[in-house]
Amino acid sequence: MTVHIYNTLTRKKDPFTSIETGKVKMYVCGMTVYSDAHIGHARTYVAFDVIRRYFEYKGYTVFYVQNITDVDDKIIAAAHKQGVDPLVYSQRFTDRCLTDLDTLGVQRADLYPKASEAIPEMIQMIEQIIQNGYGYVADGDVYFSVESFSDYGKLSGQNIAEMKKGARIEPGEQKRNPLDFALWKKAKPGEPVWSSPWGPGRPGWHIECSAMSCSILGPTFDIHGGGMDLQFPHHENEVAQAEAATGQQFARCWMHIGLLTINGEKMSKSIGNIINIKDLLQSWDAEVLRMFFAQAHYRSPPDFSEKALADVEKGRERLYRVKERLQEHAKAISPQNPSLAMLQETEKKYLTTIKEFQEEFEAAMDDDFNTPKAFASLFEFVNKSNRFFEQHPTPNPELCRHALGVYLKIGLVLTVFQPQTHTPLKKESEVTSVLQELLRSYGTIIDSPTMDALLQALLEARQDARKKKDYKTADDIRKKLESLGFEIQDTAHGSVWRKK
RNA sequence: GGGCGGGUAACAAAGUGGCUAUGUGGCGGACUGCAGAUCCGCCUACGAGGGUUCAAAUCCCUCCCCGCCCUCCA
Repeated sequence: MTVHIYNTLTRKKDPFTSIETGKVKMYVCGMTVYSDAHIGHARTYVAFDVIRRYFEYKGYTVFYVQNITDVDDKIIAAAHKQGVDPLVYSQRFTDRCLTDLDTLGVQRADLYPKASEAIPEMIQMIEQIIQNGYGYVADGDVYFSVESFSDYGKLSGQNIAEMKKGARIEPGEQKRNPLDFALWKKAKPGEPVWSSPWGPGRPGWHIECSAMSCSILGPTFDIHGGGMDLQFPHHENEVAQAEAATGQQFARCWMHIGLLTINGEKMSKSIGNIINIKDLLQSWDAEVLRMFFAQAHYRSPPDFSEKALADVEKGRERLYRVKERLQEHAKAISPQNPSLAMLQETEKKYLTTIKEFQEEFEAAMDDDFNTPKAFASLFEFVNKSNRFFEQHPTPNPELCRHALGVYLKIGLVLTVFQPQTHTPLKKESEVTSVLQELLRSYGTIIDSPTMDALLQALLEARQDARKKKDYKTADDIRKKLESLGFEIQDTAHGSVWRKK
């Protein structure tokens, strides 16, 4: 099946065909680097990460470009406040912001072009725009003439006449039309400056994306995306600039990510409810956050709350339990039944379940990356697997290896089952020493105190207590282990522990 | 005012003409020393009112709410 994507340009789900067979070229508007990355950024980049992963799952080679805006009013203002050179300041935050996303476990884009390093490309594009009759110079500034570009408004569904009503010209600007926007801004004292055919100055905000995407991906490429808030004016202006300059269609498909709210409110500086990724990862696992975002449909605005994260975290537990059970069974050696060809009836049914799971997942994702539905198929597989284990306590290992393979592959597309990207709250050595202390209090000392060995010994101590019907002690050990983050389960085959 | 999206069970969130979505939570049962996990069963769903249809949460009409963008924003 082909992927269908809701295209902002056409306002419907279009079947996706890439320009170059087997290759997806996508450009996503990146961060303006003047403070740490926040969970709004996380929402958008996790969404595109999943989209990218699914394309790769489908066998595409994805070339993912995400720009860094390092020349901008806010950066300049923030840098001046601290008495730092704006470009030095933005360099510092470029690293910090990308590291924040790394910590979250978002896969890196292939390229992070910076505005400050693409000035020649921008100047060239502006010249082309002027030459084609869509831009004009006014006293060192260069503006894009909105009225001369007949397609203006096609992305955001706006029309110029309506927009003109509310628009204002800022004092000092020499626009012919209030909707015209700056391609190049005349130099002001204290701001980063580059020389240009129109005198010293710096680029306007919108031109960097048009220039960098066209120079890296070509005048026409597959997908351009960003947060919903960028649809107008940023993306509208990008289309106008690029198409005015090249005369060719710009991005073929536009994708916009629904903006995050926090406890029902818009996240903004004025409300003061901005949450940084760094801060949240102090108390929440990166995977829980990723899953929270991945579970929301990319075009809907998810509402962030501690309760929502807690719900996700519990659901994740069930995902992991099945993963662990499959791993256990996959490990088993069974010389009698080594191949899939010798399955029993219930096992054959489970084989069908695996196949259906995969088909449902793909159908969901092919339909405009419907991740809520994809997660539903994942959880359905969890339920069916549990039911299968119930009926079939010692399943064919080969079958389980197959199931595990599919399960992990799909999970990974949804950003689950990814190796931990940041240090867990309690370091293992700390936990080990606490366990050792605990074991000693029950009168046992072991030679090689690894965490596993200590836990095993504690479980044995607990087992002894249970045999003697000393449930007080048994419950005590369990409680203490639970407070250290271990879950203890008494099963028919004895007690087992797992990390929560 | 212009543009766009939405109102689904206790909460979150898919679906969009007939078939249990899913997750969390709650209740009851099985299992268990207890707990946990797991399984089984249950928990007044589709904003309101009309209409089309054998059949509507899903299509049409009217109405009522809510959010976002139009200024920098992922």
